[in-house]
Amino acid sequence: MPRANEAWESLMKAYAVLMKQFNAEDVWGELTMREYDVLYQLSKCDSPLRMSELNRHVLLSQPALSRMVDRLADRGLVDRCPDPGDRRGVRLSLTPAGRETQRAIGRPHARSVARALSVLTPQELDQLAAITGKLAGNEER
Amino acid sequence: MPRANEAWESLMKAYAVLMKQFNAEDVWGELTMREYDVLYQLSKCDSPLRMSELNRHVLLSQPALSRMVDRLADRGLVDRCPDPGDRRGVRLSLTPAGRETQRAIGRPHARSVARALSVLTPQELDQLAAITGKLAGNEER
DNA sequence: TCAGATTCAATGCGTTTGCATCTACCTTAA
DNA sequence: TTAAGGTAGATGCAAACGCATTGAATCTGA
Repeated sequence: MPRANEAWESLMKAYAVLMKQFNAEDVWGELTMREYDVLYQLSKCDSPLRMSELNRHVLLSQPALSRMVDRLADRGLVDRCPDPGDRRGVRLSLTPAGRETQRAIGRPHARSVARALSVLTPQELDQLAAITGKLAGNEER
Repeated sequence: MPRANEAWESLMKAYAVLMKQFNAEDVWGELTMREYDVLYQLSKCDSPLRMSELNRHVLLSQPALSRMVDRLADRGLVDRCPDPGDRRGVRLSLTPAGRETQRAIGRPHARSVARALSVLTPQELDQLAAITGKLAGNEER
């Protein structure tokens, strides 16, 4: 059990250090990192995403995400249309401009990520992906 | 290089999932998770900590941290006294009440962490700690 | 079939955040 | 000694956040 807490603390520290490092990089242009994250999550799904689904992948409260999508839609980066199957819901997708913006920022950012993780061996990268994947899979209790 | 990006994405997802899980737990009382993090960082150092040092460990901008410490000091949880060696600086430490609060919240939270990470084997915990430790160590570029 | 419970997303509101800037102090070197 | 440059932390201000709540649509069981 102390091992678990050490591991979690170490993960948190790595997250903080790398996030600060990435945030300081001059690649974000007109977006914040959080906004980029939303665009990135949308870029991964070809079929439109539900608000609640997107919210599961983003570290924001539901109202904050709702308003952020609002702003991104106003800026023409995200398309928000009503879900025909569930009229409470909303279907989110990137506009062409949104996709373009995501790619333009994603390219240099991906390089930064690769550079930051280049201290790890390929085996370590695989282990890290496997272990964190296992952690994220265990969503419920 | 695609491996590095997969690993980072997986780490981010694990972080997001677990943070949401922890945040939803009913253990935080009068504190937010970010405030708890500040108290926790202070609880680890017996000698008073400098603002800038603390800022390195917390995912907050310098002004945001400055004001958070302000509020925590107003609430009697943190002691902020001028550094005799450098009169620009500040020495931060927990008050007895702050230490008590940190412990009261830290205990159940540590149990949650252990529970969430219980899907991993002891070897995986060690690997995770080692790998993330390596990542956090590489602070510059 | 329809009342109650649940889910999805939006909105009101007070608090917190980040950016830019400021003041105060330290350091260096001429 | 002192002027120039750098660092530590605080503050003004607009933007963004979280909590609580709402309105609307769906689901559920009697």
